[in-house]
Amino acid sequence: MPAKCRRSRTKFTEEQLKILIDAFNQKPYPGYAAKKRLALQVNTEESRIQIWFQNRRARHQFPKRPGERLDARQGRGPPAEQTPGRGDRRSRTSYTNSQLQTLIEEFKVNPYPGIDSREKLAKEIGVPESRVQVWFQNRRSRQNTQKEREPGEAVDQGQNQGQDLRDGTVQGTATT
DNA sequence: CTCCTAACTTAATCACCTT
DNA sequence: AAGGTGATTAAGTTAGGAG
Repeated sequence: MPAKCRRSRTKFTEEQLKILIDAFNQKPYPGYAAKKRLALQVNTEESRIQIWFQNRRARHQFPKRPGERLDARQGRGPPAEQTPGRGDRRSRTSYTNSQLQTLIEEFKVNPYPGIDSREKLAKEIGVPESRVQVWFQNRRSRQNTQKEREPGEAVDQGQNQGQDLRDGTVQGTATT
């Protein structure tokens, strides 16, 4: 096995879970600052907190209603306080040209980098691993929508895409 | 093996900036 | 206003580990 694909599964302790669940019950859509605070509290990364909340919202019912953003005709519930997205977000990461170039080069080689590749890349360009992951997500998604616009080209990818060989272990010829 | 759930995916959308 | 792109979301999938 060349490189790890997925990050190893996080095991939350009872105590951590207690804090997380409690926070979730109070606010299922925490803003960036709240997530960071929680991350500190339970001694884990903010990205793990984000994933945890995503999964929790998807699999458990919770009192607050996200779809209410379009509604809000009644003054019953606290409004923006729990609204998704619109609260405080992580400030936008701005990539330099050379950082972008590194990312794009890697994307050509392997659009589905595993955790090892992502961390390596992150370290190389000096950006958190979670930002690298998001960059790849956006890149893949937007590449797909652009293909639909101009489908008249042969695709190198073939139908056998990522899932199997996400991590190519393609080291060696790095930068010139 | 089955069940729960962390990790991951796409697609849509939000937010903010530049043109 | 339109375009680009990073950040966040919902919904669905993959996989690790406990029972």
